[in-house]
Amino acid sequence: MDSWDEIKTAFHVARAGTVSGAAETLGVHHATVIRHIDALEGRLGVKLFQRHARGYTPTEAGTDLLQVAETTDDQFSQLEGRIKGLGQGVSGDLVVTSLGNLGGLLVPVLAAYQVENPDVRVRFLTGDRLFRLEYGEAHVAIRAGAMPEEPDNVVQPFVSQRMALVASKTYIERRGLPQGEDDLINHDFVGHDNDDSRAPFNRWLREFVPSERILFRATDSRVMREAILAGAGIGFVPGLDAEKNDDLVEVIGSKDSWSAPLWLVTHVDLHRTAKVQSFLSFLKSQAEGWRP
Amino acid sequence: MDSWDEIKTAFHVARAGTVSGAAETLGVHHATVIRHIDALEGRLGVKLFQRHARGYTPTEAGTDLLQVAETTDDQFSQLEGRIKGLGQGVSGDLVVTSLGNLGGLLVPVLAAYQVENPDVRVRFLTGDRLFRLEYGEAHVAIRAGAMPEEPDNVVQPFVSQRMALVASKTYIERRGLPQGEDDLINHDFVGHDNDDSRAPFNRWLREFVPSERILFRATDSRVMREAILAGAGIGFVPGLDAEKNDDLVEVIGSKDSWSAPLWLVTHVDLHRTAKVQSFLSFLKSQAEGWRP
DNA sequence: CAAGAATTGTGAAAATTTGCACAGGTCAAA
DNA sequence: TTTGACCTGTGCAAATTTTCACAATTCTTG
Repeated sequence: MDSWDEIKTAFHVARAGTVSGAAETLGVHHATVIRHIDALEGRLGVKLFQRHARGYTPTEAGTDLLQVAETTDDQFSQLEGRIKGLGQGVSGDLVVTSLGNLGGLLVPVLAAYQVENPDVRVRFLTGDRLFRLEYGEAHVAIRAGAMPEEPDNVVQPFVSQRMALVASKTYIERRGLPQGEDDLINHDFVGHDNDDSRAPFNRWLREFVPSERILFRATDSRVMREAILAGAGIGFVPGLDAEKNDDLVEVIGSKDSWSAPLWLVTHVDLHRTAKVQSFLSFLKSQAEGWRP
Repeated sequence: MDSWDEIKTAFHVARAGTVSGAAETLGVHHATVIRHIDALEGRLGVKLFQRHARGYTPTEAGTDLLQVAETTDDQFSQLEGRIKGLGQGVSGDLVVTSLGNLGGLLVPVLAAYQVENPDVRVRFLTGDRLFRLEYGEAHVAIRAGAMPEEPDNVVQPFVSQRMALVASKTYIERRGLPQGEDDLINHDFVGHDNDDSRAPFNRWLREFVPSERILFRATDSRVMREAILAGAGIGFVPGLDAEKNDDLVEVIGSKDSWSAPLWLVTHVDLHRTAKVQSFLSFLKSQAEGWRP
């Protein structure tokens, strides 16, 4: 059964009863239809139709083929409907991925989006490893830091996440509140273990604070946040975390240079789909209320 | 869903995971596969696969297509098996047609054939009108008289049916047995109503017997046979009928020139099929015992 | 009975599809 | 790091397919 198109042709011939009729509904020349049938019969070694001047009447094999092809035609048109609907409507899975520390920011938005679009199932994938868009692991990724420049990905700027330099109340009770920027070098810090981190606030930290004063180091931002809450030292948390958590006190005012830009990244193949577009626009509209 | 071949290509890509792999199993160049996918996606307006350097990963639409095409592929290969089996094996309907008067000759053969091939259902169509092979109404026709010369039909000689000139015993009691050929003109005859009949025994009858002496005329041979049995006159019946029926007496010996040749006719499209061939050879083997 | 409409069938030209060669990329292992 | 294997993607030539034009036949209809 090499050529499905020939089966399709035979199907239309069996339904129409004539080569000419099938050719018309198929939108091809009748000679094409004849040759398709001849080729199919030749390959099968069985006559599918009985030829006469009034048209083609299917043999037993022909009627058998007719029935099979009929259901196939049905299934294909249903498939087409589903696929086209899939492209336009918003349903199925929506897979969003980001680094774990952005969860607090995104989860409320994702939940709200799911409520507005009950047909979608939201899957929010966070983890140490970067989920890769090019393998179809996610529809949308929210990335932080330098603008991603992978090919095949369409990148657009999102919000800038304000970073706050905070300490817990227990730390402040123990060590006191720093008196201005210059006093910072006398304090203990919680920071990223990787000295190469290119996040702007990490660079600032490396510049203003001696490496020896970063006494608690971690690679996971949530771990760092827990360490700060536990009073291990002063460190950076996202602005929203600082505002929500009464136990965290901003030791000095936020600087614009700390803020890490966030990026919305989608794979070029999926970027134009209605589902992705709908989510992106929802995300942006929600984000407008974030800048205080 | 214009092109079923493109769906087939997409199906193999989804299963193989790579364009190259699909191209190899399909036996085409990988460029062809790429273009098929591009065309299909373009027509659907939806991405079926996510392209990356390691291959093609199906999207939601792609996996949907994969499932549908998988069942289609199954059904087509099953169909292929059925059709090829149909061509080789002997099953299904075997439709045989002839004029009604040959029924007595053929029915025992057909019954024996059915017993030998339990998978076939024998349909013996007789009637006034000629069932036509070119419309697929029958697989095999047994024709009498002049060699049929319709195009697209393959004709082969069968047996020659001996014709007997008979009268019933009641007729002989009433009118006596004719004394040789010359005495025939003094008797009554049962004959065909159509003076143009080209059957050899009818021509002989027209030649030796004045038209006025054919007192009972009919168009159906079975009617004529009944008339002869009822004593209406002398007439022709098939040789086997004369032998089997004790009430019929041959008034003069059979002449070879009376015998009507029988022809086996099949449509050229069906002639080579195993079913038709099997029936034809069976028919011929049975017929060898017919010539006494 | 004859004319007309509809059908199948076939050789040659046109158009489309396919194959080829090569470029460019990614990944894994040496 | 470099090499090799394997993948996708694209311009161009070759091959196949489709179309066109016409012939031949059959059935219908006036």
